[in-house]
Amino acid sequence: MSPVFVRVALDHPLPTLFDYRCDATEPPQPGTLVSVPFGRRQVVGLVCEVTAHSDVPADKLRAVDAICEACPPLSDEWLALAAFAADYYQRGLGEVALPALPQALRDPSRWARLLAPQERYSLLPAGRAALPDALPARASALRRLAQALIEADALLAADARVIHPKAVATLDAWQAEGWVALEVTEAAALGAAPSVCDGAQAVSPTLPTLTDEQAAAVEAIRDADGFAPFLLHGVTGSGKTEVYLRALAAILAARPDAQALVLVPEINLTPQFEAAFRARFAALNGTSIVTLHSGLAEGERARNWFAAHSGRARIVLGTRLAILASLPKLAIIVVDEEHDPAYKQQEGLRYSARDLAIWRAKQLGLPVVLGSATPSLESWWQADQGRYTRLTLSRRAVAEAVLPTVKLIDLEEERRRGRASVEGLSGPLIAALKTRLEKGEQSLVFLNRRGYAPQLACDACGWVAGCPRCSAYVVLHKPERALRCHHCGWEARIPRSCPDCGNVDIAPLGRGTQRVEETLATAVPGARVLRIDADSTRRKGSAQALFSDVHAGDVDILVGTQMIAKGHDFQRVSLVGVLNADTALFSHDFRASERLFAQLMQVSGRAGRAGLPGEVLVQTRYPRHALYHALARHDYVGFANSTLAERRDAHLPPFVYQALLRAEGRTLEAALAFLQQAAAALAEMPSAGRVTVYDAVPLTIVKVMHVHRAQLLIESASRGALQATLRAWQPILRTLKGVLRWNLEVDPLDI
DNA sequence: AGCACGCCGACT
DNA sequence: GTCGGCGTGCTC
Repeated sequence: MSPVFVRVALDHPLPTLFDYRCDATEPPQPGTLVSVPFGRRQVVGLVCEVTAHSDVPADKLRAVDAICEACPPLSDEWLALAAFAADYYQRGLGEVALPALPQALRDPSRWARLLAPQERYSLLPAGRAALPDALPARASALRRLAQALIEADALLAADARVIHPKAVATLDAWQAEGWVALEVTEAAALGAAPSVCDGAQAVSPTLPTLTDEQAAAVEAIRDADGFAPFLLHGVTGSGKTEVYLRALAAILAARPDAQALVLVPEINLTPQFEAAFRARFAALNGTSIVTLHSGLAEGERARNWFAAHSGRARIVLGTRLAILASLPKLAIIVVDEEHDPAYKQQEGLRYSARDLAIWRAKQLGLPVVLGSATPSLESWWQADQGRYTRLTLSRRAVAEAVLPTVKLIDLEEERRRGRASVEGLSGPLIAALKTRLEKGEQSLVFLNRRGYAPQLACDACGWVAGCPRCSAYVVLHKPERALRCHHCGWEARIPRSCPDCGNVDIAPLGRGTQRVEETLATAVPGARVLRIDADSTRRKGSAQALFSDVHAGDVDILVGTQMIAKGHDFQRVSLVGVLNADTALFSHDFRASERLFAQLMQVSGRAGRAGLPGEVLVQTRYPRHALYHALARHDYVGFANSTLAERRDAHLPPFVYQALLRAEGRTLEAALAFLQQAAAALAEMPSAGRVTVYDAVPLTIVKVMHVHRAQLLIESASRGALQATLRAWQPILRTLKGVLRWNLEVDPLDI
């Protein structure tokens, strides 16, 4: 019998495959996971090819140690997706493929357990009554175990062991007490039924009546043949979700094994979205829905991944990482809020889940729906070109809901007329907030800056509190009585006096959400003010609790960052105030205004959802700015067209393709020197004529955690030329010396 | 990326 | 005399 070799991708920066001998009687298929020795370590690799010979010298070849039985081979389509992503984003195949798999698959010692039946302890009523109090107060591990059990109602033995190594003995004792019941369920890799819809009790499927536009959109998606990209442009409240639900229902009903992938930017912020899917599909036919996002516990994520990989899950609802899930029967992809920057991964493999969704749909010949009230200019341009089919929902679906009135409050004018403002809140805004309070309606105040004040400064000498590790000011956080660096997390107590000159009059400069919260409490007497931002929701699940206070009506004014703009339909909100939006108008980042417009449109959409007349008040120094005018007219199309025209004139995306080479070094000089060498090498390359290389420049925040950062922008009117150049450039970059880290980013969002 | 080897400064 | 700093080189 001739020897068999496998070519294996490893999670490793070298873009090559590694050859191994395979002595197993039955050689693995491509797409199989194997455990192989690599240097001094044992690692998991993905078999990409099975061949009869290898170019690697026989004395270097080592043998595959084990083949993963728990995971049936990944399909050729999935391998092609990973290969495309690796190629496009200039990474090794293994660096793309392996991190996309559940953690347990990447550790051979855990493979066996994936196939073993799982022991599941569920809490019985007697246990619920007795448990927390029956334990000694100081038995903290036992208490944690009980807590986990009470919260989740049930606990897998494997998960319990993570809490405490001897947890299973304890659970067995509790079983003897009659507090918990033990059941044996299917293995994670086999069948542990993906949590079928919680909404099993969901009542009659009274479906809302579709508007003409919705019906037309559903029909177009349902009847699509082959690769069919749709741009579903619908104002907030126009019922995009209903279009997704109907289109999915039609496609899933047509083929009993078909799977759907639905991407959302941030699953924790869109519980209503998830609930809508669960309720609808439970009511229809008990379709199994699983979620995939980074907030899931590792075990649950693995179970859900297997449910997708095996085809048991009919609908996968997830964040950007779900675009790399294995979905053998994929039939439609939906990308909700497709413009959201969260679809772009900002570390490691810097992929765009939206762009990969398009590729995946094209590869498989499927419909893909990109939905947004404010599509990305990239997608809008594709639709202009006729490459995507535009579907428009121009009216709010709930008949009595009308678009809110947008008014601009001219801060210069207010000042000139000597009208009173309190800590940055103008008179008209405060008056409007008071009116809503009197009427028992709710208000949102949107401000994209967390903390109390972005700077702490000395009046006497001009000192400003800065981070010792970063080239950035530190933000004053009043509740925590701390200065905090938003770039590296560094924290310090608030100094009593200026460390430079000793002056005690050091004062916060500018405003963040905490300061606005404080101001509102006095400026609008009697109002119950709640702040929601990354700080107030740091604890897991606390965002949910805070939002439900708003829904319950226990809050009059909600202050927050863009978090409050997403996902939640607040029925009693009739006023939205926008503070401090101007900074984005004149940013060096050419995408800042696009993002601002999207955010303001989104937050404006929170006003007046349930028949209350909505009003949006934007405080600005530039009331004549075109962006605000477009906002006031709810005119996305006008904004998009004029911004696209500017982009075309300025040779910016989507009219050119860009990539960034970033370097990090101990000194800025080292980083810049590396980039200059890199640029010189690029100029020597044959393709140099088709790409433009800009000067190496320091990043806006040059230093983070004592590391200095600089970047080099490369662009081309041809995506192919840019790709080819990057591919040829990388081996040269690897030969450049210098103790520093670098990475390439294709299609960067922030420049 | 890991994880070795390797060759120079401050410690028992 | 060693412990350990991180420079550089390799991994089928």
